[in-house]
Amino acid sequence: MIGHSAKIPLPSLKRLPGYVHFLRSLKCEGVATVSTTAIGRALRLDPTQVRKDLACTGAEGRPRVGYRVDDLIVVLEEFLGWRNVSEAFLVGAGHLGSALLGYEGLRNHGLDVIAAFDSHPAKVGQDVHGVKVLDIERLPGLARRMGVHIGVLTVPVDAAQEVAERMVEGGILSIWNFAPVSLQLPEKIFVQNGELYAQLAVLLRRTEEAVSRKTPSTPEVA
Amino acid sequence: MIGHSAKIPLPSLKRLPGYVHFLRSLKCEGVATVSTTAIGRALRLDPTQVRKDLACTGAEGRPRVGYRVDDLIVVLEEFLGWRNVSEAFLVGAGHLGSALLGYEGLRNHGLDVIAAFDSHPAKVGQDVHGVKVLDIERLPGLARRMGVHIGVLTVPVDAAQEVAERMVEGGILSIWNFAPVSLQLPEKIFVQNGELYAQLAVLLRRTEEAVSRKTPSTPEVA
DNA sequence: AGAAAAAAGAGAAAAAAATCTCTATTTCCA
DNA sequence: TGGAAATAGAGATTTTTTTCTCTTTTTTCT
Repeated sequence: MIGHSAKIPLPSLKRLPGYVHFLRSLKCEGVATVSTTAIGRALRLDPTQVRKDLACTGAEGRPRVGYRVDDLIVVLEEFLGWRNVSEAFLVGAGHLGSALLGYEGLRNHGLDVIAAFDSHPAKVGQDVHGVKVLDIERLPGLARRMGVHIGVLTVPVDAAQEVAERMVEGGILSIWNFAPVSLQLPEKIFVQNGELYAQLAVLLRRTEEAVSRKTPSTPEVA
Repeated sequence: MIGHSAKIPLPSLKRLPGYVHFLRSLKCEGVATVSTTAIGRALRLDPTQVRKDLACTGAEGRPRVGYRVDDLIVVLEEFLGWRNVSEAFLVGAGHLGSALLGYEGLRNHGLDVIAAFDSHPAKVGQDVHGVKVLDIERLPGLARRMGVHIGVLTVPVDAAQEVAERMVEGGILSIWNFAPVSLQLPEKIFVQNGELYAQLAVLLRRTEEAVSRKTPSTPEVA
């Protein structure tokens, strides 16, 4: 169950994990309270924006003091659904897939990958970072029987659409898709794309801008 | 050099890679022209929005016909800087780092990781997917000497800040940061966060919404 | 050839998000 | 005890992004 079922703007929701990370580090340092001014400085965000984001989660602060770090962490983790993790299946035990399986982080962030699947016979039966790799054929049945609603998709592009359909067949409701394709699935299925390439695009552009600032070579010939 | 140095909205820029992926698949099927209506249908976007995005890149279409697939791919790849890849260094040859190194995709998306670095003696000297792993100490010098401006950061949280500073020391201008911390660096350095957890947050929330739609159990007791 | 359909492109409108302004509260300090 | 400073929180404004509307162009069909 996810807390405070109210409507939150998508950009706000995306910023929340960053707040939790920062707050956890504060807690480690023994800091008791924090202001949105301080959070904003650390995360390079406008304090008002931070305040608005926090307000969406139901958190409350006190003037002149700020928010209690401990309480705020709890409220945010509750809101994000990190306090009772959701079970997920992962398909594609390749490089990226294994990396995600080995990523302890996920479990602290609300996601528990309880089984992996692959079509490659050599991989089936293996144990990747403590998670059993099963034959992809078994996915629909197991997903339905175990009530798993989340699928992580780390297969090559060519296989992505087909695997996604198997997931849907098994009652999966949301897919975290790391393949660079737009999956064609029923309207009701939520697909979160990995956006690796979107991020890379932004990175390259910004870099290019920075480089050409340093080297103003092209003098804009008219 | 990146094409059409004009200003493009960030959301538009992020959508461009998706267009290229779709266009490439069309090209494989031998499709010669495509309309924004068709692109929108495939990627679940408003056709007008697709048109606006494409306009930013300088692409031109023809009424009643659409855009020439071949030309559009070239224009977009040019705009994204995918035609002459940028060199990058990666630090942290752990699970995620190796996964990225093994990811052929990056080179087709404008990024060429030419060397990896790690502080762990056991990893230094190894060869991960064809990329040599060097001692982190050598990064600043090599970056400066080779004119590398992009750094990919896949180290554990605790090391992230320190490694990022070494990168900056070596003249790195942009960092792709996969550690869940907000790096404190000079203003001019661009940091693109991996946003894994931001995506996960959205995924979990949407899933929760979908599940509670199916099971309207909590009748909102007043 | 002329009418109809499909789509680009430009501009306007609407929606969403970020930022700014102001007020009220709380704490610290003199 | 009173004033000053810092900050939450609410509301207004601005900016950005998305969506809608209309016009023009091109192609196809009769």
